[in-house]
Amino acid sequence: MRIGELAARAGTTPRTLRYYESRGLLPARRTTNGYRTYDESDLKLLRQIRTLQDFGFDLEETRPFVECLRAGHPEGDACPASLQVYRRKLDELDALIGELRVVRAEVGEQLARAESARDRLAAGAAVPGGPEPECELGGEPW
Amino acid sequence: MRIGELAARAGTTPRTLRYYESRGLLPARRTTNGYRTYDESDLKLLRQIRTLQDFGFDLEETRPFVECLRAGHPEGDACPASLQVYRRKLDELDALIGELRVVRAEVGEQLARAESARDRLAAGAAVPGGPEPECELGGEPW
DNA sequence: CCTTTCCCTGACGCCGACGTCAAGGCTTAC
DNA sequence: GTAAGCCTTGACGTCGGCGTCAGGGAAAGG
Repeated sequence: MRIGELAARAGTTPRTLRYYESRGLLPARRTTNGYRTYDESDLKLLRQIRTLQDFGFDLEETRPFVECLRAGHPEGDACPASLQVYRRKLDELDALIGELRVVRAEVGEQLARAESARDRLAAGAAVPGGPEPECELGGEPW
Repeated sequence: MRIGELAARAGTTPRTLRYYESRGLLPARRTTNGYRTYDESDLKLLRQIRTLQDFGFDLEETRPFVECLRAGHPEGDACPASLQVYRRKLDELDALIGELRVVRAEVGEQLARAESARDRLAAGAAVPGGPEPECELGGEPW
């Protein structure tokens, strides 16, 4: 099959396949007129790449899986190098999720603090000295 | 103070401050010779920006906080627009963390599946027909 | 024959937040 | 005087994964 069909069957675009080829990830045979031509095994490789990409793996990280498939294994993760990538990714994910949870907690605290400060200010308003700094305050009651 | 000093006091670089200025976030006065000059209030604005950046806010999201401070509020999050940014960020963080947890679980499953497949293959090896597809298999015992 | 639709290569665009280099001016210290 | 160390603007580089356009061949259908 040609590039357009393969791309369609994998839910991607010809441009993407050419890009993968330029990275040495998905080389293509050529017909006499120079058109790229692919077979079912290429579709399998491509789907492996796409699945990992959807998981957030970057292209280089998919390489071991692709090479593993090309080496004849029925699964891209049958090789130790692929398992290593899995493990590294798990560590990265755990670290990232941990950081994001910390950030989430901190932002949540800031919001709570700012809201209670606003409420205290609103409660005691129209009492003290002069007018406050004028924001877009006084709009909708959030 | 001049740009180098302000940058140092905020733990960043002159280039960064010029960038913020180009984005209209941190305008600077000028001395007669054309040098940018800043005061303590600029340091406060800058620290507000940096804090939010550390939380993963992008520059545009820090703008309401900066404008709030410039409007005279003692805190950058004293204005409704800032609170809205907090809330949006919390939603984004929750969504992102949720997605990452799903991915983490799926990758974890893939790893477990691949490892058990490998173990089953290792256990029954040297028994069946021909040689297996040859990876870097046979290296260290992962 | 003509049009449409595919294909090719090459090259620039994009996004965000700057880093880095070039070429030059001001100030300060020795 | 001159070297060091600050400052100025302008412009290009970075990273990843493509999108998009330009300019031109090739195949398929009427």
